[in-house]
Amino acid sequence: MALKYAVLAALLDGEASGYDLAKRFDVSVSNVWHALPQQIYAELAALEKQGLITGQVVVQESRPNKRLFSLNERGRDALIEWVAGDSRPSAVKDEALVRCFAADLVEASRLLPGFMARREHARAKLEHYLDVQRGFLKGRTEEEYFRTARRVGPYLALKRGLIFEQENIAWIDWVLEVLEQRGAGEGGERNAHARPGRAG
Amino acid sequence: MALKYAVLAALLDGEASGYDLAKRFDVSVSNVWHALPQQIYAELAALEKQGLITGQVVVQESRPNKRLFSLNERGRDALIEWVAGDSRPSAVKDEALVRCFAADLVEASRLLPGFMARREHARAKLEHYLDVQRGFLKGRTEEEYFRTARRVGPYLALKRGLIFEQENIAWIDWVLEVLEQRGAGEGGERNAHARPGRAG
DNA sequence: ATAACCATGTAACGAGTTACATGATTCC
DNA sequence: GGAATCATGTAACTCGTTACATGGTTAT
Repeated sequence: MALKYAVLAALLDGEASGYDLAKRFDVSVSNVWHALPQQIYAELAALEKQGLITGQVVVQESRPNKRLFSLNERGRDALIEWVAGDSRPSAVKDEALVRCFAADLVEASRLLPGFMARREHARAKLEHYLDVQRGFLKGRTEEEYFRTARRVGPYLALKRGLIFEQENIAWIDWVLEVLEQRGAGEGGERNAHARPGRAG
Repeated sequence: MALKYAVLAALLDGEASGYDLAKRFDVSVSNVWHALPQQIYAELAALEKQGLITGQVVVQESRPNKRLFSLNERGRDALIEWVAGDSRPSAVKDEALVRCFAADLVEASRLLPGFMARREHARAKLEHYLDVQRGFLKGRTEEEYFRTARRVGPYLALKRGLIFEQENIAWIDWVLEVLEQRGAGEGGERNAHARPGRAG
């Protein structure tokens, strides 16, 4: 259900083709909802059939023709009605947590590569969000922005993703620190599950 | 794939029936990976066929018979190998973010019920995580716990969920604050999308 | 007596991912 | 000459959710 409204909401930023929306989902909407191009094309077709968006073919010469979709009155109403509804509770869904849960099975050194890669991913995503944030603020402070911007929803949503990635990085740093500390003071009945790595 | 290893990891806490694991997933593992009983029963069957867990029937009189599964050598090895691998990057996947993105379409007062419900959910989950945390620490400080506990992975993972819910609450509070502030100083070209609610 | 607990599944559906398919055009 | 961009999909598959099915036992 959420993809449907994510597409409608993305069209608040102006009419777009499926191709445009796929890119829009990777920048302004990325943090809010993720979707692959195939999903977007399929959803656009469904939304048009439901009469919530209106499409018109744009003939191009040196480019393949495209269909531009825009949110119509019915679509806007549907979105408005949905926006005030209840959201099902979210949860962290992260393989890394499962790996962390079982982390005591191996030496800290063996976990490092995977967790560092994860950290790097989070850092890159955070950087991207900060870029988008700068694009919103355009030099203004947050307070100034809230007073002058036409819409603030996208910014408020972005902030959640921003914090999420910051906390991911902080958590990974902390986990590695704790595991390495424990690895240093080896021996004793503690760490009962740990075994030497295959390489050693 | 992750469910498979979440089940194996859950069995690190000792042998269990599908029914036991379903409950274990709602407490110690809940934060790490979520799964419904049906998924767990199916996964246990698959894991047994793969020879990664060993099941034995326990005949009971005043209760239906059950099958207790335990992690065997091959299962432990498979888990160890997986733990050091790469995790695919996670992202917040939350309907509330989509709603927030489109929040400017309606008055703040109309968003309140949905967001407050979300906030209450997060608060309850946080409380639960804090209970689990107390169960781990048993009065010890974190540092003490890290020095004395046999395993720390489950605790480290729990902490991520804990922070996530704290940040959810803080974010919702902030969003409502901003939206209400803007709602108070109404008028002007700002808030161009806002419309009166149906009731008003 | 009614609800909650123990115990295990099947079946249908919906959402999300991966792989495949096509083909011109502009940038390096 | 090769890669990236524009532009739109289909098909197969995996994962997750919802609904359904069964039936005895203990706690309130």
